[in-house]
Amino acid sequence: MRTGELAATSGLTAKTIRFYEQAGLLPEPPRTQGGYRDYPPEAAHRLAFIREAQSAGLTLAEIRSVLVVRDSGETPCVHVAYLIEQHLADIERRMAELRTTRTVLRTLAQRAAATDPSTCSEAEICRIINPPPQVTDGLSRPG
Amino acid sequence: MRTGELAATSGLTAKTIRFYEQAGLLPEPPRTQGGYRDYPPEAAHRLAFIREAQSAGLTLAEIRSVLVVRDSGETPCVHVAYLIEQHLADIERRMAELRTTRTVLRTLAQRAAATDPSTCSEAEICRIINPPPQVTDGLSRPG
DNA sequence: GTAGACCTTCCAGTACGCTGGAAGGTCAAG
DNA sequence: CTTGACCTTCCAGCGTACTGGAAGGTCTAC
Repeated sequence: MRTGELAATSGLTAKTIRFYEQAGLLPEPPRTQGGYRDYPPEAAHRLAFIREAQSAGLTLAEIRSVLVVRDSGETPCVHVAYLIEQHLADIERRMAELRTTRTVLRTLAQRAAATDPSTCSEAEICRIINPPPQVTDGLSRPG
Repeated sequence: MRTGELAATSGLTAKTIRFYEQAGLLPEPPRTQGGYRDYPPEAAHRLAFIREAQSAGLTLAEIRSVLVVRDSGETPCVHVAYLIEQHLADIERRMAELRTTRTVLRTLAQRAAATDPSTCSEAEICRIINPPPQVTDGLSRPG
């Protein structure tokens, strides 16, 4: 099976397949007389595995590490379980970050809705994002 | 105020400040006789604005677009409000993606917990990530 | 005059997963 | 023989926000 055919069956591009080989995810296949890559059927399986792993959020480097273990003849279960836990933790972290940013943005959205552009001074850049220290009324602090 | 001093007051590095200038976020300051940058006090304000905007998740390109509007003498409110809405939508999108990936990973985690490595065949890469089509019992489908 | 802190410019690299393009070889059909 | 589809290699670039380092200039203190 040549590169283009494997690309068609796997839903990737020929470029990507060559890139995976160069990145150590796909072993070098034998070549035809003309120098064309000639993949065995298992290559499609391997690519399917890579896509599955990617959809689980694993990086190519991590996927490669799993494949290296597997290619050495060992079962990568323990390693895979570790990667899964790592990624779950990572996702929680990133979701927390996004929630924080969302809170910031919602504050800004409210401020935007309440802002009258004509009251902005030239010295400010944008009071929606970076409001002046105290613009309320001067009575809010006793003294 | 020289670059290092501005860096110290703003909490950035001198490198970053020069990078911002090159990226069009900070106007070119006047130079001393020796060729050193000599920032006016407003520069610190501008950097504070940039940091605020960054913490709201705006990219440097977006922040620059706001600054360009502001530097042209107009108020960037409408533009800023638009960016805020865009980013809120973007965050929702990304959180949805993360939730999807998390679901995938949780499935994998369960599978990992239920997997006995010794039952894996050599033909599989990792049945946690990419399980064989039907490994249950052969009775699950009638016929 | 010399050490050392600070500044300058310019170029390159980081991570990530590809993608584009140039220049050329292979193979089957007409 | 030529066309055209397909393949090969190699090099470069994308986007993001910096960061590192080299090679050299400036300024102050001793």
